[in-house]
Amino acid sequence: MVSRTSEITSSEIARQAGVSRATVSVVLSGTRSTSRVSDATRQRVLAVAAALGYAPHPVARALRRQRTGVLGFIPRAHRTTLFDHPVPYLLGIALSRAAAAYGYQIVETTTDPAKAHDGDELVRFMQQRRVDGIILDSPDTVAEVQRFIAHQIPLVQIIRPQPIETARVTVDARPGIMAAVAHLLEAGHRRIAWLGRGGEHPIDRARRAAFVAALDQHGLQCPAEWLREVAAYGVLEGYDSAMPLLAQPDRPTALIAMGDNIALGVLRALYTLRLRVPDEFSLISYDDAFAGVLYPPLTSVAQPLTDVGARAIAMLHEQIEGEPGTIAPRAETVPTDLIIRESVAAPRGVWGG
Amino acid sequence: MVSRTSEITSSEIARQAGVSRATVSVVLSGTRSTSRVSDATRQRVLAVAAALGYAPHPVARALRRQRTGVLGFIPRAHRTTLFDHPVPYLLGIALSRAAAAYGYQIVETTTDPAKAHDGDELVRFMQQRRVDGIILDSPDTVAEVQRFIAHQIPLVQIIRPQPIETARVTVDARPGIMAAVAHLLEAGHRRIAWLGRGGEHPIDRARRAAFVAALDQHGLQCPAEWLREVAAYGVLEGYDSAMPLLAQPDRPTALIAMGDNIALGVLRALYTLRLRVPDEFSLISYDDAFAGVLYPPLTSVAQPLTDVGARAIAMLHEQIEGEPGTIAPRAETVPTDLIIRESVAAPRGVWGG
DNA sequence: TTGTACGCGTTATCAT
DNA sequence: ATGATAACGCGTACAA
Repeated sequence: MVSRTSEITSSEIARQAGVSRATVSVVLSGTRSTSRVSDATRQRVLAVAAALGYAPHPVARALRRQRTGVLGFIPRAHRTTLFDHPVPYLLGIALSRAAAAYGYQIVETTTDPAKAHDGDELVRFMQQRRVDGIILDSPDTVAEVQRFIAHQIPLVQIIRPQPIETARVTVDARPGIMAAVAHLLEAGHRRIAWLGRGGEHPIDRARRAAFVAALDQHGLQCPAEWLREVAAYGVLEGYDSAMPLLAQPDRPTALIAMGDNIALGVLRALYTLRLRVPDEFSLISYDDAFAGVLYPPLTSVAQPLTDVGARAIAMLHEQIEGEPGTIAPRAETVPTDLIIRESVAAPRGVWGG
Repeated sequence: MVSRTSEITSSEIARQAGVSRATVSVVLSGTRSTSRVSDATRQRVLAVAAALGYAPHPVARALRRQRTGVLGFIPRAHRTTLFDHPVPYLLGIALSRAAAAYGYQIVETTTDPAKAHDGDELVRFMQQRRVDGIILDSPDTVAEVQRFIAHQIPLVQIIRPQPIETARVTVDARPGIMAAVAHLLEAGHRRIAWLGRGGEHPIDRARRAAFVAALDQHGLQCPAEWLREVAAYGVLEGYDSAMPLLAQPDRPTALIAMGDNIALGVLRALYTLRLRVPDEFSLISYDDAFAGVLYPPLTSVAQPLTDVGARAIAMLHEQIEGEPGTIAPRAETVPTDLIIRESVAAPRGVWGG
């Protein structure tokens, strides 16, 4: 295939400006800006470059610099449908935006996650693309993280990190969940259930603990069968776990679900049982990914994913730019917040419902 | 930053196999496979490369070949929230998958679409990244398409092309909409409304025409005020247009909405009016992007976006590989299909509701 | 059948 | 303050 665009190279700029390619490079790359090139030639080069619309060839630059400007993102779950995994989806957007601000691009793994978490498939994917750094969303195992560390690739874990010494950005569920419980209590609820993920992960445990602590703070307790744990975040999991809880007459009057997808499942259970929200039952979700677009719009604990993305990119940038070994892995935490919408009302029988 | 991975280059392979780099390149690039290298050396090179896990440096290869292996995707609307624009989102997934099969990568524009559709911003974005080809989703104007043509970049328009001579992949709404109407008629409906986008675009007009034709085929007509047109595909648009239609006593018993987001708006209007689906009103959507996850799960006309993506990539690949001028722009069309779920039932009063 | 030499466009080093 | 030169890793025309 012939050259399709009139390619403007640094040689061309050099020729027209009457200087060498080296000078053009120094002027336009901005390295050691002062005291290198005289102001006159600098202006001349700049003018010619602007006139011709010159932009350095990113491929040549990458080859020479041994740096591609590409960052790898490994989402916890692969994007398939719109509702299964809203958080990785929103993270992808946040990361792309933040990366663009630094001139980085994001490449996302496309391999099947179930398969990929075995072996070195992910490592190979990233190595072959010569990514400058990696954002690892909620890795399943320590071994997976260690593979990347072994290969010395700058790395940051986000959301649900493994307990291993790397840069990380996590979310503090506590303030949001505290506010959610307070909000329900204010509305008059005393019978509040919790539905989230089981397992041993500290992040999951912290979410549950925050709920229990919030109740405790107000002198309340939650019966064990109202602390419901599912194996994974998902619509079906929410439905299946909520159904038996809500079908009995002695049910709670409100529930906090640890994910929009779980909440959607609960919502379906409520519809099936003909329990209207919020008139007959109050519901709060976690994530605030698509809570606002459901019916009714769900009050939700928002995770500031834009922040997570921005901080992750900033940390990665530090590692990439800095001398290796210089940068101590930092751990940052961003807070959650309660977004109040229309899924909470006074429980039946309290204000005379 | 020091070299992070033990880089294995073709020189290294050559050294260990006792041949020149050229031979390694010929063997591994697979060009002119036979009659160039003896079987013995070929095997030797292959063995060494496999043993060392060699993979050619994609950046160096791109620089040499003047081809990056990157394809640009310009979605009709930028991804922001999960529900606004499900189709571009799903297209992105389909394209990435299809591209991976050819060894291409997809880079998606991140610029604000409102801004970008002016000027040469999109062209510059693509030129700077040296993309090998472009997938243009439903361009707003002919001028936008012509800019790319002027720059001789291989191009394929998808979904809602401008009437200009380029490769294209479109969707035929007719079979799906025909089936949808037939499905409603079978259930006993005779009072069926349509809600879709107005404007002059042939694709939008074809959708409406398909609906009218389907009714006509069964000797039915739709009053003008039941053919409702909105300015854009969106949740709010659907709600605002459906509300006055459904609030009156003399309303239709069923409606076909030309987008899941529009249908979601209609669904909200129905909830507001306390009209239950499908008991009191039947609803069919178009897109089948998130219809299945709503409550109730919506019967929907599915667009085979995976197909669209695969064909678009195949066409682009042809253009990129072939001699320029050799490839006549092809136009392909993929059919729609009706996915039956739980949002259609017999109208009230027909079977004694 | 195989090796040599050059160039893709850029940047870093070393002279001047 | 500036320019010549080399090198990043690969593919290919040409020579052997």
